[in-house]
Amino acid sequence: MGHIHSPTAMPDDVSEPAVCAACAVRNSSLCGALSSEEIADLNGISRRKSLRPGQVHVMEGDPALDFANVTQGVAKLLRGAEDGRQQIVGLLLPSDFIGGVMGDKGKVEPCTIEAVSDLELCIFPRDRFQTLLDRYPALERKLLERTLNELQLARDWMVLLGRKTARERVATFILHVARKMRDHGCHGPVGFDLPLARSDIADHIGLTIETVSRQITLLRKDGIIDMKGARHIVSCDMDALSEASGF
Amino acid sequence: MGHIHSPTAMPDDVSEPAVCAACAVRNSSLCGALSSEEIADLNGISRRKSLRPGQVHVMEGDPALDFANVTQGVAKLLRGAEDGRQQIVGLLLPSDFIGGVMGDKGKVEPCTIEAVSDLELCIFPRDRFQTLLDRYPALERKLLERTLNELQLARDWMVLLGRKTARERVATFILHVARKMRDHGCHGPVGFDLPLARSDIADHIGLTIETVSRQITLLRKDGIIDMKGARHIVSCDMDALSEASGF
DNA sequence: GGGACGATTTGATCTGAGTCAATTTTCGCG
DNA sequence: CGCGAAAATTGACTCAGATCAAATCGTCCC
Repeated sequence: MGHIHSPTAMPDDVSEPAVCAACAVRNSSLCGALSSEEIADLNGISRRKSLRPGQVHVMEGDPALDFANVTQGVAKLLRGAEDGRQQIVGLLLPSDFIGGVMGDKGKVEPCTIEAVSDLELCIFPRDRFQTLLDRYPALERKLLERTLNELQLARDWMVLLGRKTARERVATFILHVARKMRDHGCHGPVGFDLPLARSDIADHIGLTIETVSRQITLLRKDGIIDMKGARHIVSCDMDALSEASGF
Repeated sequence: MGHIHSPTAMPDDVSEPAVCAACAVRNSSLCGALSSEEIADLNGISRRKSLRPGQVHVMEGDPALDFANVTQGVAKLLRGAEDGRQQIVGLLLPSDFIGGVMGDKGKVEPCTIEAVSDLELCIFPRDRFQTLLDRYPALERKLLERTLNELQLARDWMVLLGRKTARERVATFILHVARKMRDHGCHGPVGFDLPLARSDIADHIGLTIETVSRQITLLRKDGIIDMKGARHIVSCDMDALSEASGF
């Protein structure tokens, strides 16, 4: 049924570009700001990129070449020193947007972005995307709202890193993940997996692997969380977690 | 020379509203995105607000009622717990913009904003300001750029709070202040004042008053900074500070 | 100038989290 | 199912920064 020149095999004619129409994050991502007609412009400049766990999408300090949407998988945003110390400053889940700098060419990426799981991105060249921001105010407004939201999250995390105890940090982290998973519909009736290994959790909440491990053990002993294996959370008492997370 | 009906005493007729024309941050603030004609709209909805040190402009959790520019003075953005622990998540200097939430009414302020020195604000009602954002894309673009910049700063601070030593934190703080003062032209040939007391510095960089004090003493002994009194920095070796600040 | 209160510095001691070093568990894979 | 490597846990000990407790400094006001 599809046209011979269709960019990808699609079930049928649709009122919006085939690729975007089939996109898992068509509505939950920034793209939700655009109508079916408008999104053709975006589709026209997008390309796909797949990464395996551990692969780096962009490196801190590299020239900033493009924006992107996460369509599948989990990535970490991190900043690091030469001596191995690193801080994970954000997690990227499906429908999250990547693009920390606006304006002229010559700007550089502020953070390294590394795939944690198999990762699928939908990439847009910087200059062309900025043109679209000019054309579609709703897109720019949504980007502003998301950026303000990120700022909010970053400041929450500053409180965690600056003032919380180890137990509070771990509880906060699990609470955040549990909520994100619920909101993204990523957890079945049998709970959900932690998206990060202990070493990444440690780098995210400003502790060491050992301390993270000890605190998780304590939360289990206290009956606040129930786990199967090291990564899978079977259930957690949200109220108790909230209580344990401080503030 | 001025007209009788001028809102404030102004030297002469000008092509833009008297109040904005006289504003110390007319060009360095968000308002710099607007032409002399356009800014009349902003001027029409603005009002002034003065606060003394320690007074609170908005409280974390209050309904978000307006946006504002800082025209004079220093304020701190903070989030806190009931038990007295608090984290300063940002500093506001002249020309900085206040407005952490977009969208519908009913949203609440994410942070408390408290004056550190005598503070002058130029305030805009939320809904009316948002209307102007719709009308002037350049204004919205500039707000987006500033917000991305804030996000960048917040993430830098996450690295500091999550991974830096006490010495590195204090050096980083002084370096930041020195740069801000330089950029804002706020320091004369005889150096500049630290905008915060020890207790606020401690709340900003996630340490205690005592540790901040000790580290400042050490930086002085190392000849990296030279001070007169507890608040005035006479000179500082920017390279050595940068070196000491890590990363 | 002097008194007084708050801010800062300094000192002594304590402690939560880090470090170093083994285990033990998990999990992919033949 | 069982092997092996990587990840996670656990234990013993250390240490950077917190806490508690005095001095000392600054500065505002009379």
